[in-house]
Amino acid sequence: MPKDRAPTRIQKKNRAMILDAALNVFSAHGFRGATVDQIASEAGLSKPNLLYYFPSKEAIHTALLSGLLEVWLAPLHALDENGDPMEEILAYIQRKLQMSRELPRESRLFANELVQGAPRIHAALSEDLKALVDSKVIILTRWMDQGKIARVHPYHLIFSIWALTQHYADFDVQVRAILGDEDPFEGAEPFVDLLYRKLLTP
Amino acid sequence: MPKDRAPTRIQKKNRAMILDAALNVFSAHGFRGATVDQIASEAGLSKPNLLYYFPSKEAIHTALLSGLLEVWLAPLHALDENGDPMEEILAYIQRKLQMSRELPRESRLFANELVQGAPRIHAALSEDLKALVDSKVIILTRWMDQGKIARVHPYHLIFSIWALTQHYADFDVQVRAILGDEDPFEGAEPFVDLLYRKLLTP
DNA sequence: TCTTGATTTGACCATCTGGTCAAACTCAGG
DNA sequence: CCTGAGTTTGACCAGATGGTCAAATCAAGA
Repeated sequence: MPKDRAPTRIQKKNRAMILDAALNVFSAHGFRGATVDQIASEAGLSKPNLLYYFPSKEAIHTALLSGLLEVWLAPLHALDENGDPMEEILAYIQRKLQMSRELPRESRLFANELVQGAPRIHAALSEDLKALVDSKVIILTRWMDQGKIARVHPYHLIFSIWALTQHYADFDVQVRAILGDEDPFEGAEPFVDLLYRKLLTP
Repeated sequence: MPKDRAPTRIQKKNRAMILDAALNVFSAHGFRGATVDQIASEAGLSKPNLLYYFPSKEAIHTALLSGLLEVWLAPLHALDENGDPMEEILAYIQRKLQMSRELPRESRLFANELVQGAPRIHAALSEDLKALVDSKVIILTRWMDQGKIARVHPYHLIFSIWALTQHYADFDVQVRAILGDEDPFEGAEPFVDLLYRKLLTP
C-alpha cells in the first residue's frame, strides 16, 4: 500500500486510471457482477498491482461513489433561490438531462446501487441527499407560496425530474430499442421542457 | 429432470415456489448477484433439488422474465383506442403506478436487467416491446391529430410514464430515505395525475 | 553510480459458486 | 404391501474470484 505522504506522479495516474476503469465495470455490471481482474485489466494493471493502490474491491467502489456523489448532486445544489423560479427549475432539468447524456456511466453506477437497495450508500442518502433536497424544497415551496410557480407536491416534483432525466441514461438500451437510430436526447429535451413548463405555469 | 408429461402436484408447487423465491432474489441482487443456493434456501429446497426442476440458474431467470413480460406489458396493452383519450391515458398511468406499488419486485427485476444492458432480454425489447409501443403510438398520434390531447412527442410521452411510475418501485430506498414515514404513493398518485392532465390538455 | 523506497508481478491460497451424480427416499396405483 | 416412477440429498468437482506475499524491478535523489 502506498504510504500516505504526498502522492507521487505514478500514484496519481494509477489511482485515476483505476477509478475510471472501475466506473466502466461497476456501472455496467453492478458491484457483485464486477470482478477485480476485469477492473485491473481495463486499467492496464495486474490484479496485485491494483490491490497495491486500493486495499479491496469494496474500497474502490466506496472511493468511486463518494467521489462522484458531489458531482451527482451539483446540479441540484446550483438551483438558486434568487433566480427566476421557472427558469431556475428548467435550467436544473436541462443540467440533469445533460448529465444523463454526458455521464451515463455515473448515472448507471448510482442506479445499480439504488435498485439493489443501496447497501453501500444508505447513510449518504438519508443524510446528505435528504438534507440537500429538504433545503431546496423550502425554496420551491416559497416560490409556490408567492405564486411564482404552480403548487405541486415539491418532493414529487424533484422525484419526477430525477426519474425523467435519469431514465435516458439508466434504461438507455430500452429507449434505443424502441427509438432505433433517432437520438433520444434530441426529442427528450423539448419534451421535458414543455412538460415542466405546462406543469409549473401558475 | 421431471419428464414432460402432465406436471404432478409436487412439480406445480415446487416450480411455483422456486419462481417466487427467484423473483425475490433476482430482483434484490440482479442476475450475477443472486446465487442458486440463496434461491434454493428461500424456496425451502436443497440446491440439487432445485436443479432437478430447472436445468440452470439461467433457465430460472429466463423462465421468470418471459413469464412476467406479459404481466408487465398488460397495462399498456389495455390502452383502448375507443375510449376517451385523456381518461385512457390517465388510467394507464394509474395502472402503472399501481403495479409499482403492488409488484415492486417485478419492476426491479426488469430494472436490474435493463440497467445492465438487458443482456438476456434484448430480443424481447426490440421485437415485442417495440411492436407494442409502435402500435400504441399510432393511437396517441391519431388522438393528437384529432385535437383530443395536446401534441407532444408520443414516444417520449410513453418513456416519461414509465420513468415516473417505475421510479417509485425501482428507487424505493431513495424515495423513502427522503420522504421518511410518508407513503410515497399517497402523494405520487395525485401528482402524476395533475402532471399529465396539464401536459395533455389541448 | 549507488541506495532506498516505490512499484510490479508470478505464484499461491481459501472460499464461493454453478453444476453433477449415484444413492436413498417417497408415494400412488396395482 | 409391492413396485416403479417421481423426488430428494450428501458428497463431490471444476472454475472463478477476492486477496496475500515474497521476490523482483524501477526510479529519483545523494
